Amino acid sequence: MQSYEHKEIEKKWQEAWERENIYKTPLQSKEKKKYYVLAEFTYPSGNLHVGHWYAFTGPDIYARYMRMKGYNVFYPNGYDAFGLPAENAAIERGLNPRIWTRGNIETMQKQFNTLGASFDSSSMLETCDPKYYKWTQWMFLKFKERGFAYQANTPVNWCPSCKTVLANEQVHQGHCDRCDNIVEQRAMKQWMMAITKYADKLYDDLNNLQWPESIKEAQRNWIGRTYGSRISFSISSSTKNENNTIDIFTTRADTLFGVTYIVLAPEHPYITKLIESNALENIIEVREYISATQKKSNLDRTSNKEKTGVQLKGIIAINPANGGEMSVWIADYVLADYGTGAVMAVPAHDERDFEFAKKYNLEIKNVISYINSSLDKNTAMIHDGVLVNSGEFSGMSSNEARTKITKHVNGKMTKMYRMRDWVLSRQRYWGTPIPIIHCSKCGAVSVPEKDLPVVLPDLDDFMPREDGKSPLSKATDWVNVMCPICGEKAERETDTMDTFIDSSWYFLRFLDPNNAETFSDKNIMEKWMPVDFYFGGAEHTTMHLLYSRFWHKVLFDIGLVGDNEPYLRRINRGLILGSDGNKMSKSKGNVIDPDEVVSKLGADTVRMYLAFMGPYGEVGNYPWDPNGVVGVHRFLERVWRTHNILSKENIPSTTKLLHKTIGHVERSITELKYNTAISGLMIFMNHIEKEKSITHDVYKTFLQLLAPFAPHITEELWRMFGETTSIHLSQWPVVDETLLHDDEVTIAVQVNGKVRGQIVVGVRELEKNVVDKAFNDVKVANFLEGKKVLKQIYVPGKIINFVV
RNA sequence: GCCGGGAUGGCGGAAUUGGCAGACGCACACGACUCAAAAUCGUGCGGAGUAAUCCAUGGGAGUUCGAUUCUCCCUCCCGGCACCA
Repeated sequence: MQSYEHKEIEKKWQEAWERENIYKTPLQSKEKKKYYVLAEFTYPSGNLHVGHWYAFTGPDIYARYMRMKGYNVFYPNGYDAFGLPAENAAIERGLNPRIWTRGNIETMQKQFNTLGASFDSSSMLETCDPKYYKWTQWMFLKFKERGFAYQANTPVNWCPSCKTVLANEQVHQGHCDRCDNIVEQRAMKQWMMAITKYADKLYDDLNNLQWPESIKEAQRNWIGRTYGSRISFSISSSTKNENNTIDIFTTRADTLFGVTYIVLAPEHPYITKLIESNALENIIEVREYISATQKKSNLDRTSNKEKTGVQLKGIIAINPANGGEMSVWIADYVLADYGTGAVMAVPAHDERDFEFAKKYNLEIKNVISYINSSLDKNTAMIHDGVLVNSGEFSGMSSNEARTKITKHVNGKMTKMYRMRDWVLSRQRYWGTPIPIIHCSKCGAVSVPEKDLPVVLPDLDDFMPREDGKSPLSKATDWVNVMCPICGEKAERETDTMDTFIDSSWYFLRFLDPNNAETFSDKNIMEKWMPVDFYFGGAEHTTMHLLYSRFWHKVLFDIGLVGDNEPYLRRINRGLILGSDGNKMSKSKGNVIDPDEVVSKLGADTVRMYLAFMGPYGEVGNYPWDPNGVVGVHRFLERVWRTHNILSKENIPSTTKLLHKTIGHVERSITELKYNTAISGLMIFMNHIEKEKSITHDVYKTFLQLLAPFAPHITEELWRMFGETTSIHLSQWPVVDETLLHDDEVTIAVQVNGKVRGQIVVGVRELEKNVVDKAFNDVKVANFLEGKKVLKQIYVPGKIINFVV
């Protein structure tokens, strides 16, 4: 018979599957239980690389397995087509981003076809398609109606290289997530999403999700919920008759008696008021400090931990606990946008306050004593203990005192979040236009629903600008419109949306990508949501994964979707590294081109190899081993050759191993241990080669087990046996439990916990007989000679241990 | 600093969750086939030792008849957060 011609076989079946439409999901069908497998959709960056193969074969194996298990599986694919990198790449090449993106999608679509993935191709969508972003805009307006989308003048992250603002999530250690440049702070009026309103829901509902603990924990860290107290300090001026209060947030209300000064962030709004009312004696000094702070980037501000500050001379604060008078300062170690932008300083029990107090010679008052002497002397100061010098609260534990003291000074127990609202405006061309018209009379007016979508105009010059204005502002024909309310001259909003908004709801549109009446059919969503299994990359943990949960929760509260969480199970895959163990990069010259390997060894081989490298669900990073791929290819060739040794006669040991293998492969797939599933298949194959015989039925069952991993070769062989429907639509084999039963079992014999021999015994053999047999084993006998057995432990089917 | 996850042969990784550590694959060595090479097949392959045997799952203690698995301490690596009050 002919040899394994992967090229021919793969092309043939890819075309046939498409023609026969075998992966089209009957979304309306009620016969089978639904299962929605989602892989993060693709950014059309140019070419499919190994990472794409890895990202899509993992979920594909799962989808194929679930389909064979009898589920109605939906596994869609599309393109996250708007965005900065595409725009940057287009600029570099002097192309319009639309053309650049179009070309990439076409190339990548062709490459996707070679992967042998079981996508439902009718679900295809692109976020840059007006048919899609019409609904992105529609949702934005719904969010705005309810106050979740709002405009605010706030300090924002500005990337001087990408020339746009960024959300906090898109800044890492002070650097732009896209281009790695240092991010500046600018005060700009921007559209924001009130994600902090959902902080508690986002935090608490994590408990209901089947997600790896590491992902949940990363989101909790990002949300950063802290419990504490909000306490008011009254402020008075020594010269003016000026009285006011400043609210602070603290987790350590128990240390209130130890507060010796108050610090405000330089941006605190009260300072402007003080300057205006001329209440300060050192206005010039204060102004200088504020402008010096403004010049610093956040990175400067946080990386230089040397404390600086200026006293607000002319005002004092009163400690509400004991009436003591204290100085008030501004210092840039206090952040304007966390808590209330003001802190009470307890230098005796806070390292930062301590440092500041030392530098400016401020009082340090100890109010906590530590019973736990095991604490390090240097860090003990910040721990809980027992109150001293705290009036009636002296002697109380920190924990108890926190609530009691807060109550005593009319404070409030409250919580704070590290997460900030999501800045969604982008001063870039290639994104969904924000559907707003600015009217000098009516303000920011929503574009009426009938006028949606606001189509992104074609521009010749879409270069980003230094001045913080969007390139769209140059499209004057497009910008100048009538106000939908008053009919006067007005201007369109020229910023576009963060692409993370586009991707916050795409999985809903997959279900109904061509609907012109609504963003997705309600009945279909009801049946298919939430997503059962979401596969993606770790980089989205505190970005897309958080944003889309927020988005979905709002849709749920508005009544547009029926679930408050979009994804039940989630997994972050690892990274495929170059052969040298480094991240693949052109500069290192260690990039593996999947197309090359596929043409040489075939898609089935590449898929199998990727699955075989290690467990899929853990963020393991696996180096690509060119020899390893060849090893997997060898295996497939052996599978192919096996059709030459078909026989009529069944070997009992083969049947038994087959059923063991069914169970093993099944368990491994559900646990995403594709590597052990494949090793099980290899073990079975090794057995067949040794026996040099296999029956049709056993071979076919084996092919079914292999089918999710190597869909083409298995289909070819399956049909060779006269099957007329696809192996991928066949029923997953059922384990015959009665065959798994062993009559005899090999158990280890231990002496003092060390293995000294092996014996074969009947499964239900009496302990007495097993002991006899063990004693008669020559090697064991050697170790028992002249010794007295004190105790014996017999675990049936596993082990017998003699303690001597 | 806080939180989460890790560490097993030359390499990727197995180990039914407390019961024979190193499955499966790669690499390597030897052998068969070949004029030769490749491919293929066979054998071996954690370390030491001729062997019996001993030592080995990052290091140290502990629990246990028995620990890669559980507990405590330490080292290192990866990831998240971080002047967040």
